[in-house]
Amino acid sequence: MPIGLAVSTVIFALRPDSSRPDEPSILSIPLVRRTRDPFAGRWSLPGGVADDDESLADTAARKLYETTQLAPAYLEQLYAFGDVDRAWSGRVVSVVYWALVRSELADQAAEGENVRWFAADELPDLAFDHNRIVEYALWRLRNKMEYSRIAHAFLGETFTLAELRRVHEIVLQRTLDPANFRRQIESSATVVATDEVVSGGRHRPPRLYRYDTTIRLADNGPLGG
Amino acid sequence: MPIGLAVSTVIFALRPDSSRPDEPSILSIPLVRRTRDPFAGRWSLPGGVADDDESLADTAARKLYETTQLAPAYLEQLYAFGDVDRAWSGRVVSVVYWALVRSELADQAAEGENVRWFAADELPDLAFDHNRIVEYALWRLRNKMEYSRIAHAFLGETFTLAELRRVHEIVLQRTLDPANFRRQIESSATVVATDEVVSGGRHRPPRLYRYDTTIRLADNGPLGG
DNA sequence: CCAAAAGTGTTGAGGGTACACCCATGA
DNA sequence: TCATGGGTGTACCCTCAACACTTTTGG
Repeated sequence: MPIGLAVSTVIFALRPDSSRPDEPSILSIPLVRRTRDPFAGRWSLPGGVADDDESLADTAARKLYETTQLAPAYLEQLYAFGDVDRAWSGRVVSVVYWALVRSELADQAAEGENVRWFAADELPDLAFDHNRIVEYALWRLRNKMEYSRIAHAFLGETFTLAELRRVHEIVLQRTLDPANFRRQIESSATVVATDEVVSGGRHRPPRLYRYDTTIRLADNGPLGG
Repeated sequence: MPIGLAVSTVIFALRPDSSRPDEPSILSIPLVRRTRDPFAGRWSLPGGVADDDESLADTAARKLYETTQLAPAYLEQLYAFGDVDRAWSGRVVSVVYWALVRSELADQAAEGENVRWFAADELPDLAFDHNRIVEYALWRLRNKMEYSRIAHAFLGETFTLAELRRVHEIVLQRTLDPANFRRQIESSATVVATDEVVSGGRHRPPRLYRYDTTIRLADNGPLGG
C-alpha cells in the first residue's frame, strides 16, 4: 500500500475575541470539524489529500480558500510530518504549511457548524498530532516575527506604525517601546511612508505607511532568501 | 495514479581534496550515479522511495548508511520539494534531509564507480532539481553554522578549539579571529574543557574540549527547539 | 488648557571586531 | 632563542533598551 500524502495549513489571523468584544484582537486559527473516523467530531487543521497536478503550495492555498474563502497574504512551508503512527488509519505523510491572512478580511471569513476560529493559545484536543503541529507553527511565527518583517501580512494596503506595532505585540505577547519600534522598522527599510495621515483621533495624526512593493507571497524555501 | 514519495539526503563532510592532498579539507558531499532514465548516468543525491514502516528521518539515515556506510552525527529535515514537473516521470514529492558526518570517518567512506564525493561548491549538472536542492542545503548549513553550534558534528569525541574553528572557516569560507572565536564558544557553554591537552606541536599544547553531553541527533523540527 | 498618542533625542549596557600582548612548547 | 600557535586583555564601535522630551491633534 502506497504512503498517503496530505497537505494541511495552519492559518493565522488577528481577530476580535468573541467572548470579549471590546478587548484587542487575538491570534486565531480556523479549524474544521472532522466528520469521519478516525477522530470524528474532533477539530483539525484544514487540509486534505494532495492533488496530482498542483504544487504543494498551491494545494495549501486552495484548501485555505475552501475553508475560509480567503487568500493568504503570506504562505510558507512548515514541515513534513512523517512519523509511522501519526495517522491512525494507514501511513500518511503531511506536508504542512502556515499562512497569514489579513485581519479585516478574516472578520468576515466563513464560519459555520464545521468551521470555527479558535484562539491559537487555547486550543481543544485536536485530531491526530495537530496540537503539536500548531505549537510548532506558533513557535515559527513568533520566531520569524522577531527577525523578519512579515507582520504587515496581517494588515491592509496601508497602515500606521502603531497598528504594525500592535500586531507585533499581540503575536509576541509583550509590549514594545513605540519609539524604538519606529526606528527599528524605519531602519529596516521594508516600509515606505505615504503622504497621508489618519485624522480623527484625539491626538497628533499618525502617518500611513505602505509595504515595499517587492512583496513575495511565499518567502523562504529554496527560492527567495 | 498516486503521488510518489521519495526521501533524499544532502550529506556533508569535510574531506581532503584529492587533487590537492596537502591543502586543508573542503566541504564535500557524496553523490550516486543514476543507472536508469530519466537522467541515466547523471549524478544525484542519495535517496529513494520512502519506506512504509519507517519514519522519514529513519529512511534518510538508512539511505545515508547504504550510500556511505556511515551514521549521521547530525540530521535535519531540509524541505519537501513538490513542484509538479520536478520529476520527469510522473509526480514525485521528495522530502529532503541534510546531514553532517564525522570527517575522519568520511575519509574511509565507501567510494566506487557509482558513488563519489564532490566539492560542495563545484558540482556538475545533477539529475532533476538536485542542484537547487544542494544550494539550499548549503545555505541552511552556513546559516545555521553562524547562530547554532553544530560544527562539532564534523569532529570526533574531543577536539581543540582550533579544530573547531577550522570547521567554521572551511564551511563559512572566511577566516575567524582565534581570540574572539574562543570567547564566543566559551560563552555559548555548549562545550566543556577536558583535562587533556595535545602535545607534539611546536607550540603551546592546546586543550581538548568535549561537547556538552545533551546531544540531539536531529535538531530543530517540531521536537527540540 | 489638558489628555493622548505621534514622533525625536539622549544615554548607558552588552556584544562583536580588531588587535596588542603574554604563554608554552619543539626544534 | 626563535617560530608558532595557544590563550588573555582591552579599546572601540554598533545596536538595542530605556526613558525624557517635544509636537500635534480633539475635546
